[in-house]
Amino acid sequence: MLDERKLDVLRAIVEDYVATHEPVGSKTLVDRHNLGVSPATVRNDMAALEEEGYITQPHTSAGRIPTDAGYRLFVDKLSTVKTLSAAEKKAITSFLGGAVDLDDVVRRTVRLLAQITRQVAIVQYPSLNRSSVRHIEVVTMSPRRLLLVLITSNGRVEQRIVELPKDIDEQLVADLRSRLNTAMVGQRLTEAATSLATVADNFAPDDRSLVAAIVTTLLEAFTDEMGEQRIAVGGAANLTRYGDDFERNVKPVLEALEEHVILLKLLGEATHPQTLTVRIGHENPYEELATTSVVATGYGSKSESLATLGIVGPTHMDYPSTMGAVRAVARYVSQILAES
Amino acid sequence: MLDERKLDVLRAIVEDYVATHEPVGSKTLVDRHNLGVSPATVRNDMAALEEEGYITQPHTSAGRIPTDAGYRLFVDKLSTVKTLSAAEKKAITSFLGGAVDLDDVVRRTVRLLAQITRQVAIVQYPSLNRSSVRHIEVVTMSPRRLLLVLITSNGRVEQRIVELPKDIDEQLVADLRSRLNTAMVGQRLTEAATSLATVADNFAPDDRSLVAAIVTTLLEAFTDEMGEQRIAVGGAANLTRYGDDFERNVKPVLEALEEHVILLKLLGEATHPQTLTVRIGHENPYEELATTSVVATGYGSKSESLATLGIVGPTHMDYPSTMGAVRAVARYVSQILAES
DNA sequence: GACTGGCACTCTGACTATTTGAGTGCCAAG
DNA sequence: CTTGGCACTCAAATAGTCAGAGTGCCAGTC
Repeated sequence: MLDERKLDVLRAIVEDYVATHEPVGSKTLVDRHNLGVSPATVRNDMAALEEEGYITQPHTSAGRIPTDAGYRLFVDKLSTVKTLSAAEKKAITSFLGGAVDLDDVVRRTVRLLAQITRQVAIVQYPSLNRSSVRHIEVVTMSPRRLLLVLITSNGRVEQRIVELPKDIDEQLVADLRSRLNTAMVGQRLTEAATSLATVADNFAPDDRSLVAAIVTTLLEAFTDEMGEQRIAVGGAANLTRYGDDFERNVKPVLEALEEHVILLKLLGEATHPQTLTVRIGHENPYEELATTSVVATGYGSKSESLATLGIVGPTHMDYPSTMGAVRAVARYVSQILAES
Repeated sequence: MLDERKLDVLRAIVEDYVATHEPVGSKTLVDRHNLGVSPATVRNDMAALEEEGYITQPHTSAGRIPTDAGYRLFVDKLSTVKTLSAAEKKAITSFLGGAVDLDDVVRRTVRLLAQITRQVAIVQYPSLNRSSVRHIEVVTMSPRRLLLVLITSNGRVEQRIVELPKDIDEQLVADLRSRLNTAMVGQRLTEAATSLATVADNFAPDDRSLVAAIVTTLLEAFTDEMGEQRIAVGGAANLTRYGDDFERNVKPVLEALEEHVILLKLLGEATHPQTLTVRIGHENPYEELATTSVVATGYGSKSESLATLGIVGPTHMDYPSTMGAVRAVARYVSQILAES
């Protein structure tokens, strides 16, 4: 049905269209790629490819452009992910290596990704479900006010102020601090909630009301910390290269970038760092983003991924290079994170 | 030179142009605003206004559009800042009131500002130069590794890990913790640096090397915290309403939004919350943003401002409404911040 | 002296051919 | 199966025309 040469033709069409952004005709195709056959032959193949739904004509008697299905086939079968040059790799490590903390890593990653793919970059902050309690601090601000600070293993800090129903003495605060820490440090956030309950039970009945208030707030901090899915976005200026149909191509993307919930859905589930998810045009869950593709992958550590990063760009992007860049960046970020 | 009526004409031109985005001619002007004179008269006035440089013609025999100078005069003399409706005010307070912490306040503010002005909103995080140390925590992670946590009065947290040259015992850690806190809590960040030095001097010579390492890192955290000028941006999707000259109007703004240093310069020095800074077109420091205006103001507390917030939009924006919105949001944010 | 109606003039933008050329599909021959 | 040839199609570019909004200026009026 689709012999080798037809696939070659499809590959050539995709590559050409990606490069020029103009419908590609049989003649130009033979000129640019040396296919070793005549335009007429290519035309026949094109007709077949169109029949199968891989390419389409914007209007009768113009060249062909790939359909989403065409890109899909190209990505799955016809292309190999491009590896970066040594210089690029070096640039990545040195750039990411300069980061001072988690936030900085994420910020740099977004920037980097946007720069090398020349697309809009999205990086989800590492999820904390897998992270554990590093330290809990209780600070007395006044007899009726405490500051709780929760520090997690991957360097995030959550803080809360508790208003107490009655005065608390320093003795109890110290006691609480040490008990909380011995009970919780090292625990996963997900498990920590349950151990929290047992801590409360070991206090004198008089102190229960105070401890309860504190525990409640701390619990809140835990769940907030786990639930929050922060996202960083960058490279919006690259949208200007989308082409001219502003209203249709650029606007929806800009709007999506404001809605982090949407972005999370777009990125999808975090996959293994080696596995790239590519969502082409209508394949992604938003109607308005039908002219947009997403290339994403998980990152975090060798074996399991903590979060997702990726880029958003026009369907007619250069998939091999983009995929290579996304994969490379994900790897290096994982590496940096593993080290710290 | 410019009598009352000429100014009326200028005002009418600005208002009309802002509403329609189309050059406005003498006839349309008298039709829409009841100026009580004939088109011919208006034409004479227009000629005078053009002579003075307040309006200009895109090409011979088209209507007039205001120049930057025209907008300037309009903003300074011809318009009054619009106050928000009661409903809007209420919406603002309730929206901002729902914030749980400083970051959330900022995020909400950006969103809100973008929404009501329908422009790109920029909010600088409150500067910490005026903030003070609330608490310093020292946590032992291993005998050679400490975690330092600096908590400031306005709720920011800075943390650092210190690798020690030799093992440290729990005794010293506790000692250090209490001394650091007694010495520093309540101090301004700016002053804290000096008191830090004196703390170090009071330790036994044996411990000096350890303490020195810690103090150095802490100092770093201080300066980082003070120096860092974070910024939040939102409402980029509103750029789609800029008009059609994409390359010239939208692209430079998108690019500027990525460069926080540029944004800081654009926002300018934080002014008193009551005082609005308006920078029109070429008045702002970037050549590429010559078709762009900035409306900004300080916020933070009644008397002094901690940081700046504002919006960026096309020169032909609705200044009275925008200025009103910016001022109102700044006030309410200040209020919220003062309460917490 | 300031305002107005009238008039000739200008220029853009919209509209309508007209043309050009890249590209197609199909067919008959190699 | 491939290819050259040919008639056909349609978008985009070019050119020409026209209407209308707007201007500047002048002479007359209040």
